[in-house]
Amino acid sequence: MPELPEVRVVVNYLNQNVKGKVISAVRVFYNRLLVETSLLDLKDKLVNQQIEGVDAYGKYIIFHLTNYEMISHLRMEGKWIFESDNFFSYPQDLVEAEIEFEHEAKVLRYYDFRRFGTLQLVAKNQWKTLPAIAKLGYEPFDKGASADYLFTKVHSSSRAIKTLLLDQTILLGLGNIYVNEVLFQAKIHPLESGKNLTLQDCALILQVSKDILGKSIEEGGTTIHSFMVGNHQSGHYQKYLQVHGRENLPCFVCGTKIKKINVNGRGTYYCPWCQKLKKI
DNA sequence: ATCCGTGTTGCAGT
DNA sequence: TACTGCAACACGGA
Repeated sequence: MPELPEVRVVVNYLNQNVKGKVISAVRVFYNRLLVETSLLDLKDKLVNQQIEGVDAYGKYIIFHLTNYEMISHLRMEGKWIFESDNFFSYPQDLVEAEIEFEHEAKVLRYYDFRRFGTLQLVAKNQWKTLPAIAKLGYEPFDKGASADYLFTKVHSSSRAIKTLLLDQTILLGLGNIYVNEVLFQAKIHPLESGKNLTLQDCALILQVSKDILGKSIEEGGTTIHSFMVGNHQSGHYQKYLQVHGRENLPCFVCGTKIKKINVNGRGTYYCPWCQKLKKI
């Protein structure tokens, strides 16, 4: 699921289902899920904690508890599901953690198809000091994400703009799918060197990013590898994808075949007619 | 069978 | 030192 819109959708789901509930038991079935957090600590500390609310920070999910923050990153395939104790939305052996609440028959389960996701418990109000989080850049919706800010970060680099936009220390929340979409809509070639971008290009990238991410949040995110019938978290933005996953299909704007290349190990889709390298 | 992938990190090379 | 590329993590699907 997880780029910024998908994480927002999960956070809304968590707030609707478990906000205000008090944890009564915790079980972990895959210890590598935990980062800098011992299993004993997790169990000891989580019991009797109330979930005061859940927030998103880029692709991170922040559970605000009475005395702690619990930081969840879904990576590629992680899923939080609130479901009946005896009903499993996904294969039971994919459950990595399970949280029970007082006066509540349903349980909150963390499933992970690829076991890449992480969970970390941090003392209250300390989570922004975690090194991995402290270094992150601005979300496109943040006031700090101005054209000047992006231009400063980008114009001194010779890296491909595709790579720069995936770098979460510059902008926060864009992943591979949405970067492909943003660059198509901004008509910028994914391999364009950061130093060739103008201030106007940066302003356009930010505007398009907000448009695309906002629309996707409205649509419930993008669901690509959804194999689950009745998955209540599936989104609809995949209907709006212009280039991602459309290799050799005609561009919706000009009809040219969409090209797929590899940029730093990530599948990269673009229209060779609409997105030309600058002649500099 | 081999390659690919919604993400991030840590290591190695320049 | 700073920047960059890439393997690694794990596992199902094409």
